[in-house]
This record gives sequence, structure tokens and C-alpha cells, in this order.
Amino acid sequence: MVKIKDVADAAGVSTATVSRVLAQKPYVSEEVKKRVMEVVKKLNYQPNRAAQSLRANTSRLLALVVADIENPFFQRVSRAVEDTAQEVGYNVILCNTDEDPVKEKKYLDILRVENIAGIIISPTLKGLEKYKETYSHDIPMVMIDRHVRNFDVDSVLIDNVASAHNITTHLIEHGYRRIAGMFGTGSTTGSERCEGFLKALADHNIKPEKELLEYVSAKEEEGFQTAIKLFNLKKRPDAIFTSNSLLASGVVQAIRTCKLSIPNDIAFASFDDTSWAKLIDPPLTVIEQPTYEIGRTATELLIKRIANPNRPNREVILKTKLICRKSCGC
Amino acid sequence: MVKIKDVADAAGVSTATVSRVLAQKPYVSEEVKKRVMEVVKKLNYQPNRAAQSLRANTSRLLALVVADIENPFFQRVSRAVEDTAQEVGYNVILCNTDEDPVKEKKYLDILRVENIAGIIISPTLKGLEKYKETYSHDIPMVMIDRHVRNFDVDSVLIDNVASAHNITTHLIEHGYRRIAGMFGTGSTTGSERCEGFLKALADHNIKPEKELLEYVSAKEEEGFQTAIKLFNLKKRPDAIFTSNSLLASGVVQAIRTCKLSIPNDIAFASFDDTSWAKLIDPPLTVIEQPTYEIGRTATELLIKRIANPNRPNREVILKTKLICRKSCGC
DNA sequence: CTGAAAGCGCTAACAT
DNA sequence: ATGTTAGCGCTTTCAG
Repeated sequence: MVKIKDVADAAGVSTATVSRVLAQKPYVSEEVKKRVMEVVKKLNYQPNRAAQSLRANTSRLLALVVADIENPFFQRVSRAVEDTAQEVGYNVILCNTDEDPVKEKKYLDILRVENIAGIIISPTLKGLEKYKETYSHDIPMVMIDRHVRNFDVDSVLIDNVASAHNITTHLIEHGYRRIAGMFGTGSTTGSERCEGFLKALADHNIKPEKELLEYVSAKEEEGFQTAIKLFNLKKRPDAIFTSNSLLASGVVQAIRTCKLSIPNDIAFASFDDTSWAKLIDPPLTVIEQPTYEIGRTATELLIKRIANPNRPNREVILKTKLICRKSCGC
Repeated sequence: MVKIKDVADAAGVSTATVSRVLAQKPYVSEEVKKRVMEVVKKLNYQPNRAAQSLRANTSRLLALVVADIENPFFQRVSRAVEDTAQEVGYNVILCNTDEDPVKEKKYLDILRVENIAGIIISPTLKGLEKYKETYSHDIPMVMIDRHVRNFDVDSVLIDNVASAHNITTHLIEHGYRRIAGMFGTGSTTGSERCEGFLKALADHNIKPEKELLEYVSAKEEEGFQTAIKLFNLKKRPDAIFTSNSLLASGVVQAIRTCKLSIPNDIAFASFDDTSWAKLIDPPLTVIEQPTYEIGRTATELLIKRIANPNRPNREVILKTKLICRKSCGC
């Protein structure tokens, strides 16, 4: 592996000068700069990250800690984070907590040891909250998708209450009254979306029924099981709203299994516009989150915070979009 | 951050001794060993990875380079790799190439710069092949899921030809004759599975029809579009075999869209046992790959190779399992 | 069995 | 504007 000394020798300068050129520091003559860059290119010199890291006591690695890698939402966010990070010379480690606070803590410990430069995290419900100070003091952090009370870090969120209110209202305006809601436990998004859902019902004087309100683990299989249960009620709901795409997928399977027809037997709307939402028959009405924007914004905030750890925190709320297809009876 | 000198001072020994204890080197008295370990625990000392990495010219990071993070197969493999790596003190970076040789090369370059200890990779079709020597000389590698000709590294595979032959024969034995096959381009698995498929047809004197043989990008949407095309043939196939779960998902959507019934209108079998395969109605007959075993085995091979770069290469072939549910007309 | 010290590759403070 | 050099934290000879 070619090192900085090799470049320095070949260019007839000192290692300090090479370092300066590479770091774009001032006070280097144009001529020397040019000469050095040529040698760098010719020898294909690449700085040793370990040495840089040891010296600077930080790395060029970011971590994206997501709650569920199987959720298409996080897959898309992860693309954006990677793209953005690489544009500015950072690489990204992906960690999957499975909504498990223990795994989350383990990863945070690992990341600290690896001298990670910064973390983008969708925190678990009972995890980060407990030991937030421990990590946020050492490591720049940006939160996405979820809220942790009294935790002053940058965050990129959407307005879950308003979005859920919006899509629920949409169902109500199409004449549905017995609307079941299925929300994920394990994250703040589930409860916020439930809040918006209930608010929309209240706004139209619809009394929420307990048997139509489901809090479950945000997994495909749970969505399936829960939907079956709902369909077997004496009085079946006339519509369902799910708070993420994994639940939605399970519900679709259940609807097929029970041979119900959308939207006649049951109308259907969900959070998250996945690849299959427009493929099914009828296509699914959804709230689309700006997934790519979320990832990009979070990364940009993180990079800025790494550069300046004392800048004031900010909370960015991105807009969602209601995409009306046919499953809501339009 | 507490460093080795702090531990040495507190234990009244030299840094060399602490290092020896931690590395489990021989020639340290039991008593000193005990004393050092106590201090290490008390101070919660954690070696600085960057310094170790600089010194050793390698890291404690492994990379898993997958072709498609959205494929449940790779998601499961990734769990296994992480679990296994962490058991022996390695951490894992996850990289997603999207079947793009350019992205693959970019990641390999990055990984080299990051001083990665070893790589587990599902290579792209035209990528790794071209520059295999460049990387495999520097970095221990294990290949999974796919084949690269004349590339001597450890690999963990399944017998694609036999597995596809097996499930196709299963369909044939249930009386289906016009069986469509849908295979992924972009990887060797697709063509091998096609080979097994054709072999099974030949074994039963069924002439393969060109219009029933589809090579497409292994994506959900492609599966959907292609299935629609097949269903609109003057003579519709009576069965479909898909070579991965993303294609299968698309086909299911298409079957629903065209209001066909499984298995009466069309029988259906696929590679890969995903979470939804048993949920749909009727449940899907599949070839189950030992995903967790693949990840674990690959990681174990990689760790061994890192320890001993000269050990002979081996190719591990793991067994698949035909899970017969109802979609094949059983 | 243990300690002293060199050096991995890089950057930044200091010197010129 | 450029060079010299110390030192980041660790491991590993080499010496004892």
C-alpha cells in the first residue's frame, strides 16, 4: 500500500505538505499543489483510514441504526443515507435492532468502540430513552421516524397525527363508518398515528369501538392474524386503516384468504407506499412518506453536526402525501 | 476514554503485559493475569480499534456485500452473518450492490480503504469476474449464493440445478404440462435453476416452449408484468415456477389481478420460503433454502481464512428442502 | 515471566 | 510557503 511518505518523496516535498494539499488547507502554492495531486493520482494514493482515525480520534464512518430492516420504509431511507454520505466521503454501517432495546444498546456500544463519526437512529421505544445521555454526549446523533421525549438531538420526522387524520378523514368522506385501525406497538409512530385516526373519527362524531382498535407488533404475520380476527367479528368493519406496509401486507393476505372484495366488502388504506401497493387489485390508497428525503435530510444534518457539535438542534418535519387509488372506494 | 496505559498503571505492570493478557498470550503468570483482568473490568477498558487496526494493518470489521437488500433471502443471511461474527468479536458492514457491477466495485474499493478484515459476497454477474484477482489477493473472501468461474475462494452454495429439478418434477407429477418458468437475469442462480427446470421437463419428455420461458430482472414488478403477459397468451400455462420470492410476489399479485384461482386455473411453486408463503390462500409450495446456515457457514469459513490465508479452498453445498403446501395441486 | 521502546501512517503545532 | 517532529494507542520484538 502506498503511503504519504511515498507521495512526498515522489513529489519532492514533505509529508506535511502532501497532507495539507489533501486536506485543502491554505498556504500551499498552486504549483506544489498541482505537482502533489499528480503524484497522488499516479500512485493511486489512498490515505490509511486507521491512521487518520487514530490521529483524529474519529472515523469516516456513519451508522444507520434502524428498527426493522425488513420494512421497505427503512430500506429506502438507507439508500438515501448511503448516497448522501458517500457524496461527502463518509461510509455507512447498517445496524438492525429488531425493535429490541438490548440489541440497540449492544450496537451503540459497538459503534462507540468503532469510533463512529455519527449515528442516524430510529430509536426503540424503551431503549434509547433510558441511556440517551450516555451516547448523545459522545457521538453526534440524528433521530428519524421517531420521537424520544426530552432528548435534544436533531430529528427528521413527519406529522404522523395529521397524516393519519388526513387518510382517515378520506375514508370517512367515502362513507365508511366502522373503520378498524391497526397500529404498531414498539414505536411512537404507532401511537401518534392512532391519535390522528381517533381525532378524525371524533371530528365526524364517530364513536371509536374498542374491538376495532388494534395495537400489535408491526409485522406482516401480525397484520394477517389480526385482520382475520377482525373479519370474524359479528359486526365486521367496513374499512381498515393500517399504520405501516408490513401490517398492510398481512391484511391483504387475510382479505384474500377470507375471499373478501375491496372496497365493497372492506375498504382499505395504509401508511407507506410500497412497490406492491399499486400492483394489487384494486391498487391501494396510501400515505406516502418522503423516504428518500428523510434519509438525505438526516444525513445532511448529521454531517453539519459533526462539523459543528454546538450548533442548535433542529427538528425537521417533512410533508407526506395522500395517494388516492381505488381501495378506498374512490 | 481509558487506555492501555491507564490499565497498566493501575495494575502496576507495563502496557506490554496488559496487551499480552488481553491477547491471551502465554508466559504470563496467573497472578498478574488475574490482577490485570480485574483492572480491565473495573475501568471498563476497551481497546482502541483504530490503534489496533493501524498496528495490525487490518480491522475487526467484516463486510457482507449483497446483491439486493430487498430480497428476504439476503435479509435472513445477514442476520446469521451478524450473529456469528459477533460471537467471535467481529462487526459487520452491510453493502447493497443492487446487482450493479459499478456499485460493487465502488464498495470493494471502499472496503479496502476501510481495512476490512474479510468479505462475504454474492457477486454480480459481470462484475467481480473481471477484477477478481485485484481484490481476492488483498482481502479474504467467501462467496455465497453465486458462482464465479475460475475464482478460487471459499464458497457456500446450494445445488440450484437439483433443487429446481426437484420442484419442477413435483409439478409435473401433479399433472401439469404447460409449465412456465421465470428466472432472474443478473446472477448465476437464475440460469442454474433454469437448467434444472429444463432438465426436469426433458426427463418427462415435455418439450419446453419458448413463450413459457422468461428471463427477467428478479424484481417484484417484473414478476407481475411478466405473469400478466403469460396469462394473456392464447394458450395460458397451467403452472408457473418462479426462481425467487420477489418474482413470486409479483406473480401472486398478477394472479389476483387476473382473478385466476390457484391451483385450478394455474398451479404455482417457487424458490424461497418467505414469511408470506404460508399466509396466502392457498399456501405456496416452495424450495426452502437454509438461509441461516448459509450465513453462519460463510462467516465461519471467512474467520478461518482470516486466521489462515493459506488453507485450501472449499466449496460447501448445503441442502435445500421442498416444502409442499397447496399451490401445486396437492 | 516482564519491561522498554520502536513504529504502524497520519496530522498539526512549531520552526524556519 | 514549506519542513521537522511529536504523538494518537496499540503490539511486538528485544533485552533482561
